[in-house]
Amino acid sequence: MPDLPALELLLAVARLGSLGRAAAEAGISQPAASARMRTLERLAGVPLLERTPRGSVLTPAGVLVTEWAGPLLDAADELDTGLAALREDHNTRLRVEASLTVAEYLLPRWLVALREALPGVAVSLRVGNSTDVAARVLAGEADLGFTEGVRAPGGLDSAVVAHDRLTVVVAPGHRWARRRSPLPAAELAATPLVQREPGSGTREVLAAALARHGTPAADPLLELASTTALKAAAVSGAGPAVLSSLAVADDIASGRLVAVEVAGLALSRSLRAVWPHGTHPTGPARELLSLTRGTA
Amino acid sequence: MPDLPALELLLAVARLGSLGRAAAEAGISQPAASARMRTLERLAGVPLLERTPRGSVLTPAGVLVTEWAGPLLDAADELDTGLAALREDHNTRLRVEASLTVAEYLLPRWLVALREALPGVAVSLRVGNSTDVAARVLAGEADLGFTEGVRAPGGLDSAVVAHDRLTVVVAPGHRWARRRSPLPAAELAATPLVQREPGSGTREVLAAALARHGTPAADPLLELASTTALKAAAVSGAGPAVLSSLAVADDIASGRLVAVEVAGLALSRSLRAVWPHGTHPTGPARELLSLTRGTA
DNA sequence: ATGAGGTCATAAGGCGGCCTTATGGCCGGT
DNA sequence: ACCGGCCATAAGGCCGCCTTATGACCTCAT
Repeated sequence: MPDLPALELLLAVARLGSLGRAAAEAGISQPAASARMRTLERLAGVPLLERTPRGSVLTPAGVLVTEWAGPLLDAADELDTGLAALREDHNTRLRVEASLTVAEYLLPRWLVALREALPGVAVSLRVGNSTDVAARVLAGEADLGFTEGVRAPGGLDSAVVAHDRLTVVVAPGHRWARRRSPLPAAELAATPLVQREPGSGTREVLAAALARHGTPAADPLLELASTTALKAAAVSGAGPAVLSSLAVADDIASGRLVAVEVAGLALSRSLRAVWPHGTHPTGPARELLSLTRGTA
Repeated sequence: MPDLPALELLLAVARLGSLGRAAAEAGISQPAASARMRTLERLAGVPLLERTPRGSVLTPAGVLVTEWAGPLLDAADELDTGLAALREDHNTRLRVEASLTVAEYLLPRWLVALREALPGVAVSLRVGNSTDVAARVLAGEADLGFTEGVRAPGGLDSAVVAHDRLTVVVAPGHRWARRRSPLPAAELAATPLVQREPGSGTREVLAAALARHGTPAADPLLELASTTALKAAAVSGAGPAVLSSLAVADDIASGRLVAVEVAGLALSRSLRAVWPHGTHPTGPARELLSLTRGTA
């Protein structure tokens, strides 16, 4: 298993052109950096660096590992920032409360950006469903909230920060992937799906939308507890799954999954930032809100 | 910085419902698992598990961390598989040689899938430009090649496995993001861009396409050595960048970057699997090829 | 030619972390 | 009331990684 600090060091070497400078930046000694790179190269089996008396440059294999490591470290950074926000739950400066979809897909990047813009602010993060969020913002227990739903909660001012749409996805080999016309809602309802556990938000939204078509939904094909598991099952051809468009965007782009159009089904909802009615977010809350603005 | 094995263990606890069983699956003792979870919780500052005498279940914060960790561990798995393939460069069973774009964005997932389908096969991976790849496949030094370009290399049979298109991206705040009509190629050529270093494949393709419009390209605004750095610069508003569509798909989906249409510029190329003319890939090569099929 | 400055590798020693085994407390079911 | 599963704590040992010190090598300038 690759080791995150070693990968970070590799990127630093690529950027700075020398093992010693990378070591200094990482706050470790030059021999330690040398040893880390050696273990990483032992893991890869091929040299990743070309050492010269004037510095070190990446080999082609090193470039490849670098490119693979970039997204990995980004994800780690987002997780780390998220953990820090959870940690700040009590002694806080900016208290954010968000519904799960926003917390899962959008907030990590915003928090990373916020930390860059305002390094000093301690951000706390709580997770709750949309009514919880609204209640806590109203009660002044959170400075800024993020909710999901078709309409804004009452008593709050809000701004739409993103749109989310439940998307039906199948593996590329599935027959729905070759359809040229939208899938009738009735056929979707009659087909066993890979689903989240009962009580999950997306599952209930889907059930409600299908019920409006008067078609009783088939029993789930499989019930799984995490988005990752759901996607993996769909990719492996277990059957169609219904997921947030934010969760499957990259899988669709890379061709792992194919989105299936469904006729006449309203599966869209808005993700909103909310704050108490009549006020304007200020300070860090204002900054965070402005970071979300471009991404509508 | 979060610790990958600990995150994996957290997912195992979520899946198996008990610390002890997760420990057994990870091949460590139950107290070790307990300690790892405690460390992770100290990092998060809030409990991630609710311990009961009948097992452990995730708290809401635990669920959130789990969802954040999923993509991270997937990326780590892809990197790990890629490293293993680099390591097998000599004592090999399936020798793959790929151009950088394919190796970077598509191969990791295929290799993960291949390892699942055919756990025993030792896959080796080399990276080279498209003409290198063609030469080595012809020489019998690679069993399967992957190239990029507008047409297939001579002397080889090929199958298109994906399409790649150079895409102009800007930060959401950039004025090009609000255009409703395609950008004239001349305006793109006249605008300083965030670019890769000279000699990079995508940069040369772009230069050639712009030259065909008779417009001298402006000097780069900034020259960066990695895709990640390029994207980061574009996101932060440094200026427009031109990147592979595969590299920016998820950034576009999440709204971090906005794609800009360009009028009448041929920036598309095919990513192809190639093998010696007249033969059919067989064994593991056939399997890998079939894994790529759905993703055209 | 020669010395200065920079790069990286090797060697030896010390410290910390993590894992193991052993044990105890807690709760729910029988 | 007892048994079994689950988790926490405690003590001890081992491995790994880091640091400092040193040396070899190359390049450039004098």
